[in-house]
Amino acid sequence: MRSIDTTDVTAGFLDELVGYHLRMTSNKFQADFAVTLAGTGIRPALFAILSIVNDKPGINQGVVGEQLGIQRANMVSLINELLEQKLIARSVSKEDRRAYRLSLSEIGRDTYIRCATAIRAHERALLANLSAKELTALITTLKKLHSHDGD
Amino acid sequence: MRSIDTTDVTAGFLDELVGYHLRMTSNKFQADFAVTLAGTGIRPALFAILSIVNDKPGINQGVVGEQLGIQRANMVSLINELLEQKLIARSVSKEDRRAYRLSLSEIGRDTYIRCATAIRAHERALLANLSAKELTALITTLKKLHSHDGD
DNA sequence: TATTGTTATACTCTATAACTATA
DNA sequence: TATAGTTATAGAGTATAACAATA
Repeated sequence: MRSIDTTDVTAGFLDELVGYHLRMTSNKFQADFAVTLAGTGIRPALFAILSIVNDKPGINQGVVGEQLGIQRANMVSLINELLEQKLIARSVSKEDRRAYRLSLSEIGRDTYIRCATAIRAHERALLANLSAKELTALITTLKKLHSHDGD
Repeated sequence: MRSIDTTDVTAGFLDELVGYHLRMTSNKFQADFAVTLAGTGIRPALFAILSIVNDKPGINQGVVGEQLGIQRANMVSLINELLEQKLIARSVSKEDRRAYRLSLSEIGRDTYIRCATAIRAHERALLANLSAKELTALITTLKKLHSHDGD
Protein backbone atom coordinates (compact mmCIF):
# COMPACT_ATOMS: atom_id res chain seq x y z
CA MET A 1 0.00 0.00 0.00
CA ARG A 2 1.53 3.24 -1.13
CA SER A 3 0.66 6.55 0.44
CA ILE A 4 -1.40 7.65 -2.50
CA ASP A 5 -4.27 9.99 -1.90
CA THR A 6 -7.12 8.43 -3.85
CA THR A 7 -9.76 10.68 -2.40
CA ASP A 8 -9.32 13.64 -4.69
CA VAL A 9 -8.95 11.81 -7.95
CA THR A 10 -12.64 11.38 -8.34
CA ALA A 11 -14.97 11.22 -11.28
CA GLY A 12 -14.68 14.25 -13.47
CA PHE A 13 -10.93 14.58 -13.14
CA LEU A 14 -10.53 15.12 -16.86
CA ASP A 15 -13.18 17.81 -16.81
CA GLU A 16 -11.03 19.94 -14.51
CA LEU A 17 -7.82 19.27 -16.39
CA VAL A 18 -6.72 22.34 -18.31
CA GLY A 19 -4.44 20.27 -20.54
CA TYR A 20 -7.40 18.21 -21.70
CA HIS A 21 -9.51 21.24 -22.59
CA LEU A 22 -6.54 22.84 -24.30
CA ARG A 23 -6.02 19.77 -26.45
CA MET A 24 -9.69 19.50 -27.38
CA THR A 25 -9.93 23.18 -28.25
CA SER A 26 -6.63 23.37 -30.05
CA ASN A 27 -7.50 20.32 -32.15
CA LYS A 28 -10.80 21.87 -33.11
CA PHE A 29 -9.12 25.08 -34.22
CA GLN A 30 -6.33 23.29 -36.08
CA ALA A 31 -8.82 21.08 -37.90
CA ASP A 32 -10.81 24.14 -38.90
CA PHE A 33 -7.66 25.91 -40.08
CA ALA A 34 -6.71 22.89 -42.16
CA VAL A 35 -10.13 22.92 -43.82
CA THR A 36 -9.91 26.66 -44.35
CA LEU A 37 -6.54 26.32 -46.04
CA ALA A 38 -7.43 23.22 -48.06
CA GLY A 39 -6.50 23.67 -51.70
CA THR A 40 -4.08 26.52 -51.04
CA GLY A 41 -1.06 24.24 -50.56
CA ILE A 42 -0.65 25.87 -47.16
CA ARG A 43 -1.00 24.05 -43.87
CA PRO A 44 -1.23 25.60 -40.41
CA ALA A 45 2.51 25.25 -39.74
CA LEU A 46 3.40 26.75 -43.12
CA PHE A 47 1.02 29.63 -42.53
CA ALA A 48 2.64 30.39 -39.20
CA ILE A 49 6.03 30.55 -40.89
CA LEU A 50 4.72 32.87 -43.62
CA SER A 51 3.28 35.11 -40.94
CA ILE A 52 6.51 35.42 -38.98
CA VAL A 53 8.54 36.04 -42.15
CA ASN A 54 6.01 38.61 -43.33
CA ASP A 55 6.37 40.48 -40.07
CA LYS A 56 10.15 40.35 -39.99
CA PRO A 57 11.65 40.07 -43.46
CA GLY A 58 15.25 38.89 -43.35
CA ILE A 59 14.70 36.90 -40.18
CA ASN A 60 16.87 33.83 -39.74
CA GLN A 61 15.37 30.41 -40.28
CA GLY A 62 16.31 29.22 -36.82
CA VAL A 63 14.73 32.23 -35.16
CA VAL A 64 11.47 31.53 -36.95
CA GLY A 65 11.54 28.01 -35.59
CA GLU A 66 12.24 29.23 -32.07
CA GLN A 67 9.29 31.60 -32.13
CA LEU A 68 6.98 28.83 -33.30
CA GLY A 69 8.34 26.03 -31.16
CA ILE A 70 9.48 24.16 -34.26
CA GLN A 71 12.84 22.46 -33.98
CA ARG A 72 15.59 23.24 -36.46
CA ALA A 73 15.48 19.74 -37.91
CA ASN A 74 11.77 20.04 -38.58
CA MET A 75 12.07 23.48 -40.12
CA VAL A 76 14.04 22.15 -43.08
CA SER A 77 11.29 20.35 -44.96
CA LEU A 78 8.78 23.08 -44.15
CA ILE A 79 11.07 25.73 -45.60
CA ASN A 80 11.75 23.49 -48.59
CA GLU A 81 8.02 23.27 -49.28
CA LEU A 82 7.72 27.04 -49.21
CA LEU A 83 10.73 27.39 -51.48
CA GLU A 84 9.33 24.86 -53.98
CA GLN A 85 6.10 26.81 -54.06
CA LYS A 86 8.17 29.96 -54.54
CA LEU A 87 6.42 31.60 -51.60
CA ILE A 88 9.64 32.58 -49.86
CA ALA A 89 13.15 33.44 -50.91
CA ARG A 90 16.27 32.83 -48.91
CA SER A 91 19.75 34.17 -48.99
CA VAL A 92 22.90 33.52 -47.03
CA SER A 93 23.32 35.98 -44.20
CA LYS A 94 26.28 38.28 -44.64
CA GLU A 95 26.90 38.45 -40.90
CA ASP A 96 26.87 34.67 -40.48
CA ARG A 97 27.34 32.59 -43.57
CA ARG A 98 25.88 29.53 -41.86
CA ALA A 99 22.50 31.22 -41.54
CA TYR A 100 19.68 31.81 -44.00
CA ARG A 101 17.70 35.03 -44.15
CA LEU A 102 14.10 34.48 -45.23
CA SER A 103 11.65 36.80 -46.93
CA LEU A 104 8.32 36.49 -48.74
CA SER A 105 8.11 36.58 -52.52
CA GLU A 106 5.32 38.51 -54.21
CA ILE A 107 3.34 35.29 -54.55
CA GLY A 108 4.14 34.51 -50.95
CA ARG A 109 2.77 37.81 -49.76
CA ASP A 110 -0.40 37.34 -51.85
CA THR A 111 -0.88 33.83 -50.55
CA TYR A 112 -0.28 34.96 -47.00
CA ILE A 113 -2.86 37.74 -47.24
CA ARG A 114 -5.42 35.42 -48.76
CA CYS A 115 -4.87 32.75 -46.11
CA ALA A 116 -4.83 35.26 -43.27
CA THR A 117 -8.11 36.77 -44.41
CA ALA A 118 -9.75 33.34 -44.63
CA ILE A 119 -8.38 32.25 -41.27
CA ARG A 120 -9.54 35.40 -39.57
CA ALA A 121 -13.06 34.86 -40.86
CA HIS A 122 -13.11 31.25 -39.70
CA GLU A 123 -11.67 32.10 -36.33
CA ARG A 124 -14.31 34.77 -35.81
CA ALA A 125 -16.94 32.11 -36.41
CA LEU A 126 -15.32 29.77 -33.89
CA LEU A 127 -15.18 32.60 -31.34
CA ALA A 128 -18.68 33.88 -31.98
CA ASN A 129 -19.92 32.77 -28.56
CA LEU A 130 -17.33 34.73 -26.62
CA SER A 131 -17.73 38.27 -25.37
CA ALA A 132 -14.97 40.77 -26.13
CA LYS A 133 -13.89 40.54 -22.51
CA GLU A 134 -13.72 36.76 -22.58
CA LEU A 135 -11.71 36.87 -25.77
CA THR A 136 -9.06 39.27 -24.50
CA ALA A 137 -8.87 37.37 -21.22
CA LEU A 138 -8.37 34.13 -23.13
CA ILE A 139 -5.53 35.49 -25.24
CA THR A 140 -3.87 37.11 -22.24
CA THR A 141 -4.04 33.89 -20.25
CA LEU A 142 -2.80 31.69 -23.09
CA LYS A 143 0.15 34.01 -23.70
CA LYS A 144 1.05 33.81 -20.03
CA LEU A 145 0.94 30.04 -20.15
CA HIS A 146 3.08 29.42 -23.20
CA SER A 147 5.44 32.36 -23.17
CA HIS A 148 9.04 31.26 -23.06
CA ASP A 149 10.46 29.46 -20.06
CA GLY A 150 8.23 28.51 -17.22
CA ASP A 151 8.63 31.79 -15.33
CA MET B 1 -6.24 42.63 -58.58
CA ARG B 2 -8.63 40.95 -56.24
CA SER B 3 -10.73 42.82 -53.75
CA ILE B 4 -8.65 41.68 -50.82
CA ASP B 5 -8.39 43.92 -47.82
CA THR B 6 -4.67 43.97 -47.09
CA THR B 7 -4.87 46.74 -44.57
CA ASP B 8 -5.83 44.67 -41.56
CA VAL B 9 -3.52 41.77 -42.05
CA THR B 10 -0.63 43.64 -40.59
CA ALA B 11 2.37 42.66 -38.55
CA GLY B 12 1.40 40.80 -35.43
CA PHE B 13 -1.43 38.87 -37.03
CA LEU B 14 -0.27 35.63 -35.43
CA ASP B 15 -0.10 37.30 -32.05
CA GLU B 16 -3.84 37.94 -32.15
CA LEU B 17 -4.72 34.53 -33.50
CA VAL B 18 -6.34 32.41 -30.82
CA GLY B 19 -5.61 29.21 -32.74
CA TYR B 20 -1.89 29.97 -32.61
CA HIS B 21 -1.84 30.56 -28.87
CA LEU B 22 -3.98 27.48 -28.33
CA ARG B 23 -1.53 25.34 -30.28
CA MET B 24 1.51 26.74 -28.46
CA THR B 25 -0.09 26.29 -25.05
CA SER B 26 -1.57 22.90 -25.77
CA ASN B 27 1.77 21.61 -27.08
CA LYS B 28 3.50 22.83 -23.95
CA PHE B 29 1.01 21.03 -21.73
CA GLN B 30 1.06 17.85 -23.79
CA ALA B 31 4.86 17.77 -23.78
CA ASP B 32 4.85 18.21 -20.00
CA PHE B 33 2.26 15.45 -19.60
CA ALA B 34 4.37 13.14 -21.74
CA VAL B 35 7.39 13.79 -19.52
CA THR B 36 5.29 13.34 -16.40
CA LEU B 37 4.03 9.98 -17.63
CA ALA B 38 7.37 8.80 -19.03
CA GLY B 39 8.15 5.32 -17.79
CA THR B 40 4.58 4.49 -16.83
CA GLY B 41 3.68 3.05 -20.24
CA ILE B 42 0.88 5.61 -20.33
CA ARG B 43 0.65 8.45 -22.83
CA PRO B 44 -1.71 11.42 -22.69
CA ALA B 45 -4.27 9.78 -24.97
CA LEU B 46 -4.19 6.53 -22.97
CA PHE B 47 -4.59 8.45 -19.75
CA ALA B 48 -7.64 10.24 -21.09
CA ILE B 49 -9.20 6.88 -21.94
CA LEU B 50 -8.44 5.49 -18.48
CA SER B 51 -10.04 8.56 -16.94
CA ILE B 52 -13.26 8.26 -18.93
CA VAL B 53 -13.52 4.52 -18.24
CA ASN B 54 -12.80 5.09 -14.56
CA ASP B 55 -15.65 7.57 -14.38
CA LYS B 56 -18.12 5.43 -16.30
CA PRO B 57 -17.33 1.73 -15.97
CA GLY B 58 -19.07 -0.33 -18.63
CA ILE B 59 -18.99 2.52 -21.13
CA ASN B 60 -18.83 1.53 -24.79
CA GLN B 61 -15.56 1.89 -26.67
CA GLY B 62 -17.10 4.11 -29.31
CA VAL B 63 -18.60 6.45 -26.73
CA VAL B 64 -15.19 6.91 -25.12
CA GLY B 65 -13.80 7.88 -28.49
CA GLU B 66 -16.60 10.35 -29.10
CA GLN B 67 -16.01 12.10 -25.78
CA LEU B 68 -12.30 12.44 -26.51
CA GLY B 69 -12.57 13.32 -30.18
CA ILE B 70 -10.79 10.09 -31.13
CA GLN B 71 -12.15 8.31 -34.16
CA ARG B 72 -13.28 4.70 -33.95
CA ALA B 73 -10.48 3.53 -36.22
CA ASN B 74 -7.89 5.15 -34.01
CA MET B 75 -9.38 3.80 -30.79
CA VAL B 76 -8.54 0.22 -31.73
CA SER B 77 -4.78 0.30 -31.20
CA LEU B 78 -5.11 2.48 -28.10
CA ILE B 79 -7.51 0.01 -26.53
CA ASN B 80 -5.25 -2.87 -27.56
CA GLU B 81 -2.34 -1.23 -25.75
CA LEU B 82 -4.39 -0.92 -22.59
CA LEU B 83 -5.55 -4.52 -22.90
CA GLU B 84 -1.98 -5.77 -23.39
CA GLN B 85 -0.94 -3.91 -20.26
CA LYS B 86 -3.97 -5.46 -18.52
CA LEU B 87 -5.13 -2.01 -17.42
CA ILE B 88 -8.63 -2.45 -18.78
CA ALA B 89 -10.99 -5.34 -19.36
CA ARG B 90 -13.62 -5.55 -22.03
CA SER B 91 -16.69 -7.64 -22.55
CA VAL B 92 -19.28 -7.89 -25.26
CA SER B 93 -22.31 -5.78 -24.48
CA LYS B 94 -25.45 -7.80 -23.85
CA GLU B 95 -27.68 -5.11 -25.33
CA ASP B 96 -25.62 -4.82 -28.51
CA ARG B 97 -23.31 -7.67 -29.34
CA ARG B 98 -21.31 -5.50 -31.74
CA ALA B 99 -20.19 -3.24 -28.89
CA TYR B 100 -17.54 -3.62 -26.21
CA ARG B 101 -18.05 -2.51 -22.63
CA LEU B 102 -14.85 -1.27 -21.00
CA SER B 103 -13.81 -1.17 -17.36
CA LEU B 104 -10.60 -0.69 -15.39
CA SER B 105 -8.76 -3.61 -13.87
CA GLU B 106 -7.26 -3.34 -10.40
CA ILE B 107 -3.90 -2.51 -11.93
CA GLY B 108 -5.64 -0.09 -14.25
CA ARG B 109 -7.21 1.76 -11.36
CA ASP B 110 -3.87 1.91 -9.50
CA THR B 111 -2.10 3.17 -12.58
CA TYR B 112 -4.80 5.71 -13.22
CA ILE B 113 -4.61 7.10 -9.69
CA ARG B 114 -0.84 7.34 -9.81
CA CYS B 115 -0.86 9.10 -13.18
CA ALA B 116 -3.67 11.45 -12.21
CA THR B 117 -1.86 12.46 -9.05
CA ALA B 118 1.34 13.17 -10.97
CA ILE B 119 -0.47 15.06 -13.69
CA ARG B 120 -2.33 17.21 -11.24
CA ALA B 121 0.92 18.22 -9.57
CA HIS B 122 2.54 19.07 -12.87
CA GLU B 123 -0.47 20.98 -14.08
CA ARG B 124 -0.49 23.03 -10.90
CA ALA B 125 3.09 24.02 -11.63
CA LEU B 126 2.21 25.04 -15.17
CA LEU B 127 -0.70 27.10 -13.88
CA ALA B 128 1.17 28.67 -10.99
CA ASN B 129 1.08 32.14 -12.56
CA LEU B 130 -2.69 32.26 -12.87
CA SER B 131 -5.08 33.61 -10.29
CA ALA B 132 -8.03 31.46 -9.26
CA LYS B 133 -10.26 33.74 -11.26
CA GLU B 134 -8.14 33.48 -14.37
CA LEU B 135 -8.09 29.72 -14.06
CA THR B 136 -11.83 29.27 -13.79
CA ALA B 137 -12.35 31.75 -16.62
CA LEU B 138 -9.92 29.82 -18.77
CA ILE B 139 -11.63 26.48 -18.21
CA THR B 140 -15.07 27.98 -18.77
CA THR B 141 -13.98 29.60 -22.01
CA LEU B 142 -12.21 26.52 -23.33
CA LYS B 143 -15.25 24.36 -22.59
CA LYS B 144 -17.42 26.78 -24.51
CA LEU B 145 -15.09 26.66 -27.46
CA HIS B 146 -14.73 22.92 -27.85
CA SER B 147 -18.07 21.64 -26.61
CA HIS B 148 -19.86 19.62 -29.22
CA ASP B 149 -21.15 21.16 -32.41
CA GLY B 150 -20.35 24.72 -33.21
CA ASP B 151 -23.39 26.20 -31.48
C1' DT C 1 -29.62 0.07 -44.41
C1' DA C 2 -27.08 1.67 -40.47
C1' DT C 3 -23.76 1.00 -36.83
C1' DT C 4 -19.61 -1.17 -33.90
C1' DG C 5 -15.37 -2.40 -34.18
C1' DT C 6 -11.62 -3.53 -37.32
C1' DT C 7 -7.76 -3.28 -40.86
C1' DA C 8 -4.90 -0.78 -43.80
C1' DT C 9 -2.90 3.27 -45.02
C1' DA C 10 -1.34 8.02 -45.28
C1' DC C 11 -0.44 12.66 -43.56
C1' DT C 12 1.04 16.09 -40.14
C1' DC C 13 3.59 17.39 -36.35
C1' DT C 14 7.07 16.37 -33.12
C1' DA C 15 11.57 14.28 -31.23
C1' DT C 16 16.54 12.67 -31.31
C1' DA C 17 21.09 11.77 -33.00
C1' DA C 18 24.73 12.48 -36.13
C1' DC C 19 26.61 15.11 -39.90
C1' DT C 20 28.67 19.74 -42.66
C1' DA C 21 30.15 24.16 -42.81
C1' DT C 22 30.94 27.96 -40.71
C1' DA C 23 31.93 30.70 -36.33
C1' DT D 1 34.20 24.19 -29.11
C1' DA D 2 29.84 25.92 -30.37
C1' DT D 3 26.17 27.08 -33.65
C1' DA D 4 23.02 27.06 -38.29
C1' DG D 5 21.22 24.22 -41.15
C1' DT D 6 20.81 19.40 -42.76
C1' DT D 7 19.77 14.33 -43.05
C1' DA D 8 17.69 10.27 -41.41
C1' DT D 9 14.55 8.16 -38.66
C1' DA D 10 10.99 7.23 -35.40
C1' DG D 11 6.96 8.17 -32.59
C1' DA D 12 2.36 9.91 -31.80
C1' DG D 13 -2.03 11.86 -33.28
C1' DT D 14 -5.25 12.31 -36.81
C1' DA D 15 -7.88 11.21 -41.32
C1' DT D 16 -10.31 8.26 -44.84
C1' DA D 17 -12.00 4.11 -47.10
C1' DA D 18 -13.45 -0.54 -47.02
C1' DC D 19 -14.69 -4.74 -44.52
C1' DA D 20 -17.26 -8.28 -41.12
C1' DA D 21 -20.61 -8.93 -37.70
C1' DT D 22 -24.62 -7.36 -35.77
C1' DA D 23 -28.62 -4.25 -35.44
